Amino acid sequence: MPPGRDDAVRKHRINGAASTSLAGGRRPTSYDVAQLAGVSQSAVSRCFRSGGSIAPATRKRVLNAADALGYQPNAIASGLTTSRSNLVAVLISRHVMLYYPEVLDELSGRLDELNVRMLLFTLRHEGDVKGVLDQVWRHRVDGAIAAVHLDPEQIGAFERHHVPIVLYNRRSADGQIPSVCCESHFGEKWIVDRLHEAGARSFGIITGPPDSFVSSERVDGAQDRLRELGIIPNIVEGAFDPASGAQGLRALIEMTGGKLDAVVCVNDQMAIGAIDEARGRCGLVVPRDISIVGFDGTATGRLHSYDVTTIRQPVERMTEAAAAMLIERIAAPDLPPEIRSFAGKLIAGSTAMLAGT
Amino acid sequence: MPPGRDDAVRKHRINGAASTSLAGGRRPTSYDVAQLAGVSQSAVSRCFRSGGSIAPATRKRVLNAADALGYQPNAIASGLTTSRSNLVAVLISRHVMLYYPEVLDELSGRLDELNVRMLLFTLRHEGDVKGVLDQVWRHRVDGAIAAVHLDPEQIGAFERHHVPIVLYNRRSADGQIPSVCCESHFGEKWIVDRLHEAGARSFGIITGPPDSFVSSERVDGAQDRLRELGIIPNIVEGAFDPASGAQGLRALIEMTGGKLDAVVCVNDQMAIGAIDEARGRCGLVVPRDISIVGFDGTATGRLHSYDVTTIRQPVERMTEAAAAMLIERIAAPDLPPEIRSFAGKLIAGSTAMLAGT
DNA sequence: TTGAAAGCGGTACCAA
DNA sequence: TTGGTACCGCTTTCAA
Repeated sequence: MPPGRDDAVRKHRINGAASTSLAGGRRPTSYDVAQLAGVSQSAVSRCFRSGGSIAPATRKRVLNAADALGYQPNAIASGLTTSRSNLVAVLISRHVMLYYPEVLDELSGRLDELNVRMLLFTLRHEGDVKGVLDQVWRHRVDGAIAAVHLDPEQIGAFERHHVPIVLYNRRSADGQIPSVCCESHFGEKWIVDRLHEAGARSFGIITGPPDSFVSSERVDGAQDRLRELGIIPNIVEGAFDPASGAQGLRALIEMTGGKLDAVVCVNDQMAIGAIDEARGRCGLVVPRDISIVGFDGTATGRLHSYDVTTIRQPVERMTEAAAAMLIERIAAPDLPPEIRSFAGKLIAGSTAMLAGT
Repeated sequence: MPPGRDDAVRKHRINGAASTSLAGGRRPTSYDVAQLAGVSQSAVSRCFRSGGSIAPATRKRVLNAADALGYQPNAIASGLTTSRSNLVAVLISRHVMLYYPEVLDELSGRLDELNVRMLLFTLRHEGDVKGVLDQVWRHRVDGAIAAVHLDPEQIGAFERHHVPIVLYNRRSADGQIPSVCCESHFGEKWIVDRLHEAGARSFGIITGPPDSFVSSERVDGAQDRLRELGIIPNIVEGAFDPASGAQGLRALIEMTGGKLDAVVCVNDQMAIGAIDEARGRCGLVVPRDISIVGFDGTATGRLHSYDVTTIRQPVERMTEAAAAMLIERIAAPDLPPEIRSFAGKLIAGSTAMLAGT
C-alpha cells in the first residue's frame, strides 16, 4: 500500500484545530474545508473551478464550510499544477508612467476585466529591461505586455520561455511579434501637411531619447513628409519631459536665428515645455508667432492653459486590443503574429496654425 | 521502501530530452539541471538561495548547467514551500494613478530596491476594494500597501489573512495600522494662516469626493484654522480632477456673489482647473483678484503656466518609508504599529498672495 | 458524482 | 558539503 500524503499528519493537524479557527493561525486549505464539509479534498477542489462535476448539495456544503473557515484557494499552489499563474507582466518606462498615466490606468482596467492580475515593472530607462526579465521568468507570468524597447535577443527570450508577448506602441524589427500601435508615421505626415499648408516653412523637431521607438517613428514620419516638401528641419533631442521641450525650443530658435514657424514635438509633455518657453522667456505669442504641436493627447496637454494641438492616441482601444491579443495568445500560443495599428485623431487645439481650421 | 517522487518518471522524461533543449518544450526544472550537472536536486536548490552550503566547485558546475539549460527557479514552486510569494499588493485609486503618478512611480522603485514584485490593483473608486481583496488573498501576497479607503472590516481581513499592510496617506480609525502620511492638517492650517495674514477674508474650499480620507483631513485642517480665525468658508465638493476644480470655482463665485479672496483646493489638479476657470471664463487675474492654492506638489502643478501655490508631499521619503515599513513587518509581523507622518513643504508658486513672500 | 493518489517544482530537515 | 525524502496546497486522472 502506498503511503500517500501521510494522512496521519494531516488529520492530526486538523484535529488539533479548533472548530472555527485553525491551529497555529494557519490559513485554511482545501483539506480543512473538506474535513469540515465531510467530503474529500478533491471535491473541494472541483467546487472552486469551472467544469468540475459536483452535486449541487455537495457543492453547497463545501461552500458553507469554505465560508466558515474563510477559505480562499491558494493561487500559488494551483499555479504549480496548472502552469498558469494568472499573472501578466506589464513593462513600461518611467516616462510613460509619469507623462502618460492613462496608458497604465486603462491597461489595468482591461486586464482586470479579463481576470488576470498585473505584475508591474517600471523601468527607469527603456534600456533597463535586462535585470527585469529574470523576475518575469521566475514568476512564470502567463504573458507580458511591453511598452519598452526589447532587442531581438530579449524578444527571443520570451519565445524560449514560452511567454506570449504583445508589444505596445512599437514593433519588432522583423514584424513577427504581436503588436498594438498608434499609427504615428502618417499622423505626423498629416500634421506637417496642415502646418505647411497654413504657411509654415521653417520647421523644427524635438525628438525623444535615441532609444525610443516611439520617438524615432514619429520623427521619421515628420521628416519624410518634410523631405517631400523640400524642407530640411532642424532637429534637437529631448527627453520626453517638459524641461527638455523648453530647452529644445531654445536650441531651435538659436539654430534658426529666430526664424522658426513650426515645432513638431514627439510628445505632448515636450510641447508643453516648448509652449511655456515660447510664451515666457521668448516672449512669443503661440500660435501667431510660432506653431507648436505635440503627440499623444494626454490629459495634461488638454488643460486650458495649453490646449496643445496634437494627435490623440485612442488609448482605450489600444489597451483593450493589447489585453485581448495577449489573452488570446495565452490560450492559443500559435496564433499568427498580428499588428494592429490604430490611427490617431487630430485635436486642433490652439497652439498651431493649421490649414482648414 | 517509500516510493518517493517516482524517479522513474523523471528519469524517463529527462533521458528523453535532447542535451540542449528539453522534450516537449518544457521549461527546465532543478531536476534537469541536477541531471546535467551530475548532482542532486537539493544541491541545485541550495545553489539558488542565499545561505545554502555548497562547495564552490559544485556551485560552478550547477550554474553552468543551469545556464546551458536556461534554468530559472520557479517562484511559484518555491512560494509554495516557503509561504513567500515575493509579491506585494499595491492598491491605489484611479485618481492617484492619473493625477499623481509620482506616487506609483516612486513606490515601484522602492519595492524594486527591496527585491519584491508589485501586484498592482487600481480601483475606479476608492470604495471598489471589495472584489479586489479576494485576489489579494488568493495570490498570497507577502504584504500590501494601500492608498485607498479600507473599512475596519477590510482592515480586519488583512489581519485574519496574516497579510501585513501599510496605509499610504491615511490612517485607520483606531490608529493601530502602520501608516505613512503627509501631515496635511497642519499644512492646511499653515497655508490658511499665510493667506489670512496677506489679507484674505472670504474663503472657499474645494473638497475631494466624500469617501476620500485625504480630502477630509485636508478640509478639516483648513476649516479648523478658519474657525479659529472666525471665518466660515464656503465649501463645494469636487472630484480631484481639473474639471471639478473649475466647476467648484464657478460655484464658489456664485455662492459668494464674486466676493471671494482665496480658494483652498485639496489637490493640485483641482487648483489647476480652478485657475483656468478664474483666468478664462471669470476673467480674473490670479493671484491679484483671487488666490488659489492646491496640495501635493505634482509635476503638473509645477508647470510654468500654473506654478500652483501648494504644499509638496515628500513622495520619495514617503514611499521609501512605506516600502521599508512593509518589508520590516513581513519579516517581523509583530512589530508594533507605527505612524510616520511627514511634513509637506510649502511651494510659494504664483497663484496666491501669501504673507511674507 | 465521488475519493484516492500521483504529481507540479521547489525547500528544508536529516543523516551520511 | 552532500543526497534522500517528506512535504507545501492544489489539479487531475482514474476507479469505484
